[in-house]
Amino acid sequence: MELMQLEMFVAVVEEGGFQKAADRIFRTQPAVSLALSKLEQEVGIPLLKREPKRSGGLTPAGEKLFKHATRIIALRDEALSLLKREKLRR
Amino acid sequence: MELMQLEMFVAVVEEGGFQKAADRIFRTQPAVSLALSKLEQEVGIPLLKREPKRSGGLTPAGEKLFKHATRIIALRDEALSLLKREKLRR
DNA sequence: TAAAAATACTCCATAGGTATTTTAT
DNA sequence: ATAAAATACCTATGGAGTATTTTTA
Repeated sequence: MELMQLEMFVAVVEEGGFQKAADRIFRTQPAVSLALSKLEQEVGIPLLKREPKRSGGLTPAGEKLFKHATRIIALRDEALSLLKREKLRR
Repeated sequence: MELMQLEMFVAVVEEGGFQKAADRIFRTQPAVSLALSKLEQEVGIPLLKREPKRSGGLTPAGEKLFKHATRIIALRDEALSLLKREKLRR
C-alpha cells in the first residue's frame, strides 16, 4: 500500500469514475485501473463495485479504507505544507 | 513522498541508525540511505543530522515530519488491520 | 450500442542488492 | 582504527503510456 494508490483510490471515489480520477491526478485510465487492481489484490478484498455506466460504488471494505485514506492523505498534505514553510524560514 | 520512505524515516529515528533501521524493515543499509536522500531531495530540506558514530539526530524539519509520519504509519496499520478483519468476516 | 473498465503490449525509470569508498571520532 | 553512511554499479521489477478489447446497462 502506497500513498499514490490511496490518492488514486480517493480520486476514483470522489470523482465517481476511473477516467475522471485519472484526469485529476494527471495519469491515464489504465494506470488507475491497474493500480487499484493491485491494491485490491494486496489487501485481498474488493474495494470498488465495478459496473460500467454507473460506477463509483464502494464495498463495505472500501468504505472503511476510504475513511482512513482521506485522513492519511490529509496528514501528508499537512506535513508537506509544514515542510514548505520550514524551507522558506531559512 | 511514499509510505515506504516514511516507514524508513521513522525506523531510522527510532532505531538510531541506518543499519539497524534496515534490519528492522528487511532492507539493506544502502537502500535506506538512498531512500532518505531522495526524500530529503523531494522536500528540499535536510531531515537528519548525519554524523558517523553518533547518529540519529533530527533537524527541526525532521522533527516536524517525524510527528506526522508516525501518525500516518499508524493510520495505515489501523486500516490494514480493519481490512484484514473485514476479509475474515466473509 | 455506447459508456466505462479491463487487458495486452512495450518501454523506461527506479528501487534494491553487492561491493567499495568515504567520513568523522 | 573503526563504525557508520555514502557512492558506484548493475539488474530486475513494475509503473505508466498507447492501443485495443471486453463488459453491462
